[in-house]
Amino acid sequence: MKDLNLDRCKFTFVDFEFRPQEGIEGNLLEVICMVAYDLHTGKYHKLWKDELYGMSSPPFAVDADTVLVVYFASAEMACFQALGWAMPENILDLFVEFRNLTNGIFLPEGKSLLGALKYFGLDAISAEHKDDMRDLALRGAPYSDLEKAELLKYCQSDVDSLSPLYLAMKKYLDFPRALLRGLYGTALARMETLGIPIDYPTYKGLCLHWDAIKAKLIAEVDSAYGVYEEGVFKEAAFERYIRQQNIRWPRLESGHLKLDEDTFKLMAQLYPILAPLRSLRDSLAKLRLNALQVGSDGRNRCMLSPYQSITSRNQPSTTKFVFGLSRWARGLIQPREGYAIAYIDWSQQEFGIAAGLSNDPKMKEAYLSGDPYLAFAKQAGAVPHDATKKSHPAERDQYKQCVLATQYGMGPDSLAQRLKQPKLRARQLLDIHRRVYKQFWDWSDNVYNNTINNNRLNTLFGWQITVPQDLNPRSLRNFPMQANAAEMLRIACILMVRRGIQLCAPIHDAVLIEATEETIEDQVKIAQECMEQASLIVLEDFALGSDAKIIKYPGRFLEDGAEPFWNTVIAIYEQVKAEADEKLNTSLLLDLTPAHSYISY
DNA sequence: TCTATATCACCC
DNA sequence: AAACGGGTGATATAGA
Repeated sequence: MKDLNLDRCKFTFVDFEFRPQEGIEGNLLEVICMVAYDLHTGKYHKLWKDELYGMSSPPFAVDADTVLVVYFASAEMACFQALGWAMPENILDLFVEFRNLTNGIFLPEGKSLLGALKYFGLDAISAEHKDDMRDLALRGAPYSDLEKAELLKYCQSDVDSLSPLYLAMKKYLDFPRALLRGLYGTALARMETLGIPIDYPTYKGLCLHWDAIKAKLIAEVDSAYGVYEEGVFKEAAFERYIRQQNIRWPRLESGHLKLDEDTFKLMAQLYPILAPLRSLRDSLAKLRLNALQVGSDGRNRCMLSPYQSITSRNQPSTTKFVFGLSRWARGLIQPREGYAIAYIDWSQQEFGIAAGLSNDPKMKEAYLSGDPYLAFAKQAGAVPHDATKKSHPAERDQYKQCVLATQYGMGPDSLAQRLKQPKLRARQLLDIHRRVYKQFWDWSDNVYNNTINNNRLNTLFGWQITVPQDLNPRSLRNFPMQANAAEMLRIACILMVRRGIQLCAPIHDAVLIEATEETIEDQVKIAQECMEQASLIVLEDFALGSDAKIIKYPGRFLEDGAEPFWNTVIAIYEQVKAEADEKLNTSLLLDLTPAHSYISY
């Protein structure tokens, strides 16, 4: 990629039609057809699935001098994967480049291929036809000759619109950084194909008995209140209840009752009779499993939605992706027999990035100490130099909260509330941060002023935002940390895939990997090397560390207080399942009796 | 009955 | 006007 000579480069445009096997979301992909156009020779390759599956490599060059041009690389690369083809060396993802070009700008036509074409005033097929064709692809075989011809024609129309789009975007493209963004598509395809191992029987059982489990939880508590109807908390019913009980409840400006967790917590302290209801609401809010996308082989696979946020983070659906669910649901993540998984995250990544980007010596020193929060307290002179996490927990926590608060631009009011300290103390802590990390703040002010002046902000690798009018200063100041963190994650993923790591998923500042029980420790070491290398690349020689949590079969992914609720759910599940099984047995016996008597007769 | 908006809960 | 960054999604209510 580094030696790419653009003048000598050949461009090939490619698009696949595909669907999940058997039409079940979460399953591996089944390729239906492909159209590729070689700009150099003017030649088309139009191939149907039976031909494609017989090929061990693409019918066009994917060497170092060829750039493959696509719209949404992870999809096409997942098709490469499904066909067992080696990944191309150079990928230009026009979706990503269009996102980058228009990041921060409102797009009335959206960011799909059609939207991008309309943005540049280019011809596009109708959205209706696109939907029809997508449905046809999703339906699966058998296809009539007419349908085959239609699908291929549609596939070609997408390819044919890629070259004018490329020409329209050419003057904005930033090589070779655009190719780095494109290359991430190959790592994504690996992850979307491998997926996350799930305890499938338990998952299926929980889904099957979900309503009963929920009902049991509600029934135990709501009999005293009567505020649930068909498993749903009703504001009107609750209003009746508090009137009966003569409870004055805080309201929103709209007149509605304030029903958030904080208000409930406060009111439950004032009126202890409400405590069980509060705890029920708390549990039920966390009780969401509905749409998790698990394939028939027990792997959680879904689109990882790269470059979706303004900082270029992945934003997969929070219901389809297991890491988007409540933490307790991670108990469903379980390596297969003989295997292990590891969750590896950068230590205090945003603090480290802030230190690296601003080059603040004190901040770097604090990061390198291994405990930035305690180091900050020491640098402020609040604790002695030999203080430890154990010797000064209260001080450490205050300085920790202060560090976290400044990363998001929190003000003294919110910090005071969080610390349960007077506003004066919060203001004092924030001032200390400004004083101790003066170079960071000078840098941050500088970034802010420059951005205001030229209306544009970008990472070292060229992810940029045209600053919208309504972007608040806190977002703007946080952008360099979060967007460079996203760059770092992408680079780390690319490096890991190159080194043969079985990469399951990205989680913003972390990855999940898989290996056999025997090799997991070695694989974790390699993955951590990749993560360190990625930090060195993004932060120009400032290394970030990482922490790894290894889970071997039959262990589950449960951490930080997630276990109690998992256990509660499983206990109720076992109970409900036992009752259901008993019912089933009884009815089976009833069914069998006449048949049995008939036979013996 | 459907859609838009507000509010809330969850993730890093 | 508010004052904690980036998100997705469920649900309830109001209004057509």
